[in-house]
Amino acid sequence: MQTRPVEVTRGLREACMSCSLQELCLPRGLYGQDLERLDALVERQGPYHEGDHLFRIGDPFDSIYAVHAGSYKSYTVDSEGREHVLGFHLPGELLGLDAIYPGHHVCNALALDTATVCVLPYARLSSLASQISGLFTQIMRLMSKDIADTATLAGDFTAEERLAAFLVGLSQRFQLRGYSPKEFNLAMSRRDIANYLRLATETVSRVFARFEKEGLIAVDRRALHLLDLPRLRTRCESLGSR
Amino acid sequence: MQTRPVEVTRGLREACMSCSLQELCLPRGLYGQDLERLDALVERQGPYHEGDHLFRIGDPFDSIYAVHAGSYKSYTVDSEGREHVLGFHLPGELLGLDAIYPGHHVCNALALDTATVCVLPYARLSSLASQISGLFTQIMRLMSKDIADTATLAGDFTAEERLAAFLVGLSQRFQLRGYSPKEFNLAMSRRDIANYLRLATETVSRVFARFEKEGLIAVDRRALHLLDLPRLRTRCESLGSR
DNA sequence: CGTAGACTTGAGAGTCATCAACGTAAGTGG
DNA sequence: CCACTTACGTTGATGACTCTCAAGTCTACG
Repeated sequence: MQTRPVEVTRGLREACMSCSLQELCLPRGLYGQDLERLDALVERQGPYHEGDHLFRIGDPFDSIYAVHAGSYKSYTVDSEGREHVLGFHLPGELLGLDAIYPGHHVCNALALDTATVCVLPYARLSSLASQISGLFTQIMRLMSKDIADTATLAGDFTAEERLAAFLVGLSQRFQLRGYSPKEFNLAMSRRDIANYLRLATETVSRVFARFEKEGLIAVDRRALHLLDLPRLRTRCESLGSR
Repeated sequence: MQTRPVEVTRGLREACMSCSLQELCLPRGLYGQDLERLDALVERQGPYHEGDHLFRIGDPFDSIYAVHAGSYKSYTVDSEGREHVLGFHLPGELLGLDAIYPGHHVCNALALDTATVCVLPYARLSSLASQISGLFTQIMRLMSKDIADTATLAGDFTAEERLAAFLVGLSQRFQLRGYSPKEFNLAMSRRDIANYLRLATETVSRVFARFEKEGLIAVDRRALHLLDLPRLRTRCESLGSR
C-alpha cells in the first residue's frame, strides 16, 4: 500500500536539466538529448512532511527514488518490534535500490523534515538505460557506491570512533552539496543516530558531551558546529574507507 | 598490479551455457542467442589456491568476477593494519561490485581453497547490457541483493545471534547450490568468522561450544553439522531480513 | 502553563574483549 | 619415525566499554 496520495509536480519540464543536484544525481555525464529523455520520465513528488512515509516494507517496488530536497531515513523493524535505522539520505542520493531484487520494499523510508523526491519508474528507467549507455554506467556507479558505503559501518568500533566517523561523513556529504562542512543542522534525533550507529541514545549523548568538552565540536540540540575537523578525523582514522 | 598471471581456460565455449550455476549467476533469465552472447565474453580464470589473491586494494577495476568453484573472502585493511572481513563468496556470487564507482578495487579478495572465477570484463558487459535488456535487469537484481545483504549484519546483535544468523545463512546458501543444508565444511577459519561477525575468535569458539552443548550443532574443526536448524533459526529471528 | 517527548546525567550490571595458557593438527627436516 | 615448528583452536580469569535502569532537565507545542 503506497502510503498516501501525494501531489505530483510535473508541470515544468526540465526537472533534471535545471536541477542543482545534477552533479550528484543520476544525470551526471548525460547531455543534450539523453538528458532530455531521462528528464521525461522523472516525476517530482512531494512535499512530504516530517514523519510521512515514502514507502513501507512490503510495498510493491516499481520506482527508485532520488532525494531532491530535505532528508529521509530508511529503517527496518525486526520480529520483536525493534527499529533498525539503515541510513540517512540527503539530496542527490537514491532510495529503494534494495527493493529491485525481491520486487518489493524491504525497508521503510520516511521524511525527517519537509522533503521531496524525484521518482524514477524502474521499468522505464531500465529500458532507457538499454538505449543510453551513459545512463547504465551511472546507475551502476551509484549502486556500487551504495555497496561500498554500507560496508563502512560494519566494523567493531568504539562509540567515539563511530560517532566521529558519522559526523565527518555528514560533513563531507554537506560539503559536496554546497553547504558548510563545519556547521549544519542534524535532521535526525539522538535516538535515530544511536540506532544507526548501534549505540544507546545515552551513549551518543555522552560522547557528544565528551567531544564538546574536548573542544572538538559545539552542539546545541540539533545545531552542530565542527570546531576541529582535523582532530575529529584522527578519531576515526581506522574507518579509512570513506 | 594484478597479482599474478593465471591460466585462462577459454578453449571450450559454452562456459555459461553448460554451467551448473546458471540459476544463481548472471544468465538467469537469458536464453538462446542472448546467453550465447554473454557466454562469448566470459572467461574462466584459475584455479587459484588457498591464499592466492584474486585482486587487491588499488588494483584497477576492469572486470566483475563470478565465483565458479571454491570460495573467496573479501576484506580490507585499516590504517592501523587491522583486517576487516567484508564477506565470504560462494559459487554463483559476484565479486568486485564495489569497485565500479571508484574505478579501482577497494577491498582485497583471496581464495579460501582451490577456486575458480568467471571474468566479466566490465566495458564489454555494459555494452552488452544495453543490447540485452534482460542482462541489465539481472545485473541490477544482483547488485540490489548485495545492498540488502550487507545491511543485514549491521545490527547490534549478541554474539549468539550473530553466529546463529551466520550459520543459518550459510546453510541456505549451500542448499541453493544443491549441497546439504545441514552438513558442510567451513572454508574459513575461526579468526575469519570472528572478524566478519565483529567478535573475538575466543568468543566464536565459546559460542560454538555453547551451541554444541545445547545440541544445536555438532562441530569438529571445520566440519559442521546443524542438528537443530529450526531452533537455530529462533536464535536469530531478529535478523529476519534474510 | 502544563504536558509530552527529547535529551542529559548518574549508578550498577552484563556482555564481550583482552590476556594468558594450553591442546591439537599439519608440515618440516633430521 | 620422531622432535620441532607453526598455525589454529579451546578454555579460563580479569577488566572495560557500553547497555540498562532511573531520575532529572529542557524544549516545544497545544
